[in-house]
Amino acid sequence: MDDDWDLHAVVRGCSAITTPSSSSSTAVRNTNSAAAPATTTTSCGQVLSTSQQEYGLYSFSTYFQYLSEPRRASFVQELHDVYRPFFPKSQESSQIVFSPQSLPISPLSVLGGLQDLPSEQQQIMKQLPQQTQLRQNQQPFSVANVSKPSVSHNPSPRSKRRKNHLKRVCHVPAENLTSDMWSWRKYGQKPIKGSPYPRGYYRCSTSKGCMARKQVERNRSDPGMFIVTYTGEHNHPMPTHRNSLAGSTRQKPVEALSSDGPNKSSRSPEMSPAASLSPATEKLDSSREELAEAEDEDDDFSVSNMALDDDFFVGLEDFTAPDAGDYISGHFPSKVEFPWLSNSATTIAGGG
DNA sequence: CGGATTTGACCTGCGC
DNA sequence: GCGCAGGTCAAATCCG
Repeated sequence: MDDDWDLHAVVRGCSAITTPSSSSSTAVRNTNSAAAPATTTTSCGQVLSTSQQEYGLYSFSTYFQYLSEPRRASFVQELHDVYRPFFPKSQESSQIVFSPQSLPISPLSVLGGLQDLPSEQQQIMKQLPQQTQLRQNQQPFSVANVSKPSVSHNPSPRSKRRKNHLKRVCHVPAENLTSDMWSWRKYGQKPIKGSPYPRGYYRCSTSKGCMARKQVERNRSDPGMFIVTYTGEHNHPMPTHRNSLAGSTRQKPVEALSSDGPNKSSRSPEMSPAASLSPATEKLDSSREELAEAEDEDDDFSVSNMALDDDFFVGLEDFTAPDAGDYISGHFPSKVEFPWLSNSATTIAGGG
């Protein structure tokens, strides 16, 4: 795994998707046309997708340096858009919130670096702390303030199958299927009507009670792309090491996916359970993401209403250690560890 | 031996 | 109500 995470790679990921999208690219969900010009709408999701997979840890100064680049301001909006499903309901309509309480770095501290930006970019960036101040009482990422909705999980998941389940669909190039910090266990495969490729069904194997599921299917119009559909949500932190629980996970090359469906004469799984994007990745990959269902519908499975048990929050605290205390108290460490990135960093650090 | 994968059967939602 | 298609289960099997 490439461990030379840097801004170049971020830009690299960005530039890669500024080119005309391939035929396989799905309609970009652009709900922020006003804040995000169409020319940059697709950029940030891909940027984060790439960086998240390759680089576990951001230097926050680097991160904001990136944000300070021309045309990057829309990133903030996009980031918010991506994470909106994970905000408490009351904040879904809000803009991205960078509050001193919610981020381990003051937005003000980066504005000094905006002097070289075009005035409009400075203006955009300077709006951040203003929005921040308006929402200082809203701490979307503050563990302490995240409300824990009443548990409404149906004990029998089959009872409401295919009904009002929030699905998150992302299109993933084959090469991106190889990094997933979650461990998945395949529990089924079905041929799909109209598609020459079967669909694999995976569930999270990290935690027994985890409701996270994903479906992986090759894009019929572009075999180089995979359609990964995530359903449910992890109720546990990301495993410390990839497939930590699945010590004997069989990882097969993605190319093993037969175009004529499952190979029944020999054991050749069409794809590795680990060979897919993590939901965390997918959350960031807004450029390829579509919400299969309107988030504001009466959805008993909406993420924002997900029951988050104590383990979940414990896990979050683990992710931010050892700076978690500073994180919460409003002090600003030199680095920020995104929960969805930290595991990758761990993997890198551990030589995983 | 424990965990992952395969795969046919079964169940359920949805459209007609 | 019926049939189809999708989603899940679970036994068998494989693999490290």
